[in-house]
Amino acid sequence: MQFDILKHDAQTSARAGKISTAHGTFNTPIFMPVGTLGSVKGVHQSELVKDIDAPIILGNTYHLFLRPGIETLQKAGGLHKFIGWNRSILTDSGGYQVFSLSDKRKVKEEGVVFQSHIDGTRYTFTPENVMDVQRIIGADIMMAFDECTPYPCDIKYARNSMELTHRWLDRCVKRFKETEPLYGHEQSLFPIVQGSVYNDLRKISAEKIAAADCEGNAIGGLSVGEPAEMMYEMIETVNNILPVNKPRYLMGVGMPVNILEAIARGIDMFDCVIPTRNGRNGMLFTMDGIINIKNLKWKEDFSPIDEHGTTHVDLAYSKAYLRHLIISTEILGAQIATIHNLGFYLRLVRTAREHIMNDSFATWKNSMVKKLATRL
RNA sequence: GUGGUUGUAGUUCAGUUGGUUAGAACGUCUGAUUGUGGUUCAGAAGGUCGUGGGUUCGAACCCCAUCAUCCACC
Repeated sequence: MQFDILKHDAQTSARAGKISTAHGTFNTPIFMPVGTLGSVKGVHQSELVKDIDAPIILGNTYHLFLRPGIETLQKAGGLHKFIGWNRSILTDSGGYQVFSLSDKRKVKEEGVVFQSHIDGTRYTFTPENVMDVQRIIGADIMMAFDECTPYPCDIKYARNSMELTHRWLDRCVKRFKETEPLYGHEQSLFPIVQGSVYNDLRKISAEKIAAADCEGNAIGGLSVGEPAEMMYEMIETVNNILPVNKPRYLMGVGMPVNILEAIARGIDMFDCVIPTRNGRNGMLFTMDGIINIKNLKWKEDFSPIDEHGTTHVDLAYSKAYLRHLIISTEILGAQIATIHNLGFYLRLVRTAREHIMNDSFATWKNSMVKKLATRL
């Protein structure tokens, strides 16, 4: 993997860059649509390319491990071939799922014992086997196995958890170096900063993660319920320590406003379920603000979904029709809303990048922050 | 026409021997949702208890009439 910074913003810590993987080159900052099970829910791969122009999507180790399973993925020749996607893929390690889905999980030094949410079968994830699974998936970017602490979380728990994540990182790196890609293309490993909302812990963690000297770095354990200001403070603390010349990935973020604020603080990569999951439930994002398409006020609004939108659904269908589809839980409603929202998110980061390149990012961001949070 | 059944929220239904402000589910309306279980959670609005009388301190509940409904029989 290659990362080049083309431009540093003069007034903020924002940067415009370029990442190259074995499956293509793309600009940063970037938003990566979430495709947990090898599918961005409701969106064809062709639409991701033509309409949304997403150069990289996420897969999830936990979910893919349970279904279809590593044997099938290996026989398929990896996830790219399995799903017909020749652009980049990043896989989350499953640390977050173990924290969010499994109430009966047991975190031990060796790894995590958890039960499948599908059939209750007991499995153990270790740093080693999570690396092995991501080798089999064949993601361009693999994530280290971490423990994502909840919020609130007392400092003692946060410290112990962070230290465990650090020990797991050493094991991840070791396994990563001992193993080879299976399908002839290069793979990278990103470690993850933890430390909850404690500046002291975040500093320690960022130093540990920087010292691992991987090709890119991630910040985890945020956007789990803490106030946004606290999240921004943690990003600043961490980004003061993480190397400038490597991509920084803020995991699980967020609302459009969060993304702009994080870009201003030096983040290059994002993923989040909001444009997809909230889209399926009627939340639409526009440059003028947020629409809850289920609201009665749109019932007879026959104007286009987004007259400034760039995807084919934006002008093709009316708000009233989309409202009808979402309220009736028609599959097409979820598809249209998702395509619109992902189109918006990718356009948002592309526009942010243009402003970084043109030295107009700070003023543009400040004007957008108010607009984007408006409820229409 | 005769005998019976059932009428309670937009819909389907609870509602104790008559006892404070008549409940639920779904639907509707409003929020929430941040490294995805095609969700989930929270809140709100909405009823002259078919109608009119009567009994009673007090009626969705008991009595009479009437209207509607469905069933059976002529």
